[in-house]
Amino acid sequence: MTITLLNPPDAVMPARETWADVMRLLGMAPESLDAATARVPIATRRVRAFTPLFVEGTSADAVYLGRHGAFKVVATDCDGYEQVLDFLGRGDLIGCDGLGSRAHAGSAVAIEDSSAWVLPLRDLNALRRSLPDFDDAFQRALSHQLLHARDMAELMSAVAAEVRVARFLVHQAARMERRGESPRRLLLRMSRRDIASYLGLAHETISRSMTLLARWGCIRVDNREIDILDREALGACAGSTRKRWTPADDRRLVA
Amino acid sequence: MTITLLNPPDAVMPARETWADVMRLLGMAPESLDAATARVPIATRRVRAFTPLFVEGTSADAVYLGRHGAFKVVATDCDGYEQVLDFLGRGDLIGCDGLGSRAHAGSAVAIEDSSAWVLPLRDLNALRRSLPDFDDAFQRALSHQLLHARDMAELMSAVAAEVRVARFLVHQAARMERRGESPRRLLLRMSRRDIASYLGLAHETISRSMTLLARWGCIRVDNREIDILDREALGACAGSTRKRWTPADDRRLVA
DNA sequence: CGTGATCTTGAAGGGGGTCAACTGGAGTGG
DNA sequence: CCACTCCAGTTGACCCCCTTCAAGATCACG
Repeated sequence: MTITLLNPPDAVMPARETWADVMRLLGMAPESLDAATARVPIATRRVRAFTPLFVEGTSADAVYLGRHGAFKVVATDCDGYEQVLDFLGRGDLIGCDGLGSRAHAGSAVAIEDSSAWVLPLRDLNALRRSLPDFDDAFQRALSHQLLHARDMAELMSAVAAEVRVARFLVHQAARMERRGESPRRLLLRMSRRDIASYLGLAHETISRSMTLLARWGCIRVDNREIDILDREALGACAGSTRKRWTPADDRRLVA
Repeated sequence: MTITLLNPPDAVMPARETWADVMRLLGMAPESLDAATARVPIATRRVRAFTPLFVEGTSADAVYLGRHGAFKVVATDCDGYEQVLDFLGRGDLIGCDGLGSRAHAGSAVAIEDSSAWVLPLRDLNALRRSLPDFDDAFQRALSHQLLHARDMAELMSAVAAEVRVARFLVHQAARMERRGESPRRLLLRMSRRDIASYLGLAHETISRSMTLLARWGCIRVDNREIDILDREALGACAGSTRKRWTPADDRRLVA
């Protein structure tokens, strides 16, 4: 049984892009790959909103690279509770946890109409062994994932709810900037519920924290559109690990 | 400046062990390596209790493999708060986050007199390229680290303090078992403070949760010696993500 | 045996979970 | 176009659990 059977409407598209595009997105110098392999076409999976790219427990014979849209990685607990582990987008590797065990430890679900490139493990390993530069780039991407896990730990280390939300927004903004888009205007693709699960808070608390940050003048909230008005202040709030940060503290620091 | 300068008493010892030992610990079949490389000696770093194996921000030109003792990985926040990211021991890879950026994102500190094998990146990459089996094993180890990050997220997803502590103990027991030791009797190497930082709780709460788990008959606590008396009950408590678990619930399930 | 660190236990206060009600927008069908 | 439903988001009220502060108990080390 192939994954396609699980997702009838999501076709594996004939490829227009090649491995060269993948490598560029992974931060590899384009001149270091030979023209032959660069032109090898690569498959694209289109995934409709709220349908899975892959599901927890299935065998992992490929990793994916976000092409457009957005995904969330979720792990379903033994008692059915769904925990959001990560939000991923264009240029992000998806499904790396299955590299070793050959089974996905979480599900990747599109949170809007999306697509991802399919990197079959067989091809991936072959390329890694024939192109040392690609091997390096992929290794770098993997360790970047490890760093991201560290970021998440940092996120959870903050006890105050607004601090977690502030850090989440800062991370999202940084991700936007890395992608070349404006870091001032965020368009969140995920629901408050997903953010809540990701941050380990109640979804009502996400709302409250956002209005609080808005009242402090850090951001402007309009549903899923977030304007970052005062990046300094937002960063200051995100920085305080333990004690609660308030605008009053900020004024005291300035004075 | 070498790392040795930072740690005068910790010498880089002449090697008695070889890469063969490392590979065995990484789960690689011993027959798949040729006799020549297997005998290449490997350096060992001895680290006294409470001294760092490496510190945050320094350049990472090697990863380490726990040989004996125990380490904690900590990240120091911008406001000086120290967050424990992980506890590592024999057979665990330490410092993988530096693989890509070539700089350590956290410090590794020995929490008792310990030692680790030094795997220079140069040698590591050379071996990976000449021995595909080693490459696979290392890749597996890396993705195992990613899985561990997922575990940590699972840890934090539980809101109730006893649940977090229960999960922590279950994880520790599983790790003991994987290492071939008894999973019933834990000898925690880290302080309550470190556990608290790791779990995102106050250290007093760790104490309280442990006595609570002991009162429920799940464990017996004697300072850092933990006996797991009722693995079922401990697992049941660790399983409940949201709602609070009490022995009463258990009895209802049994009845 | 003394001293400091670690661990435990108690009391008080607050922050966030939970429950509930309201608003607003999207989709549907009349 | 409107009535209706459903779901996402917001806000309010209440209460419990965890943090914080404080003190006592125990352990490690000299």
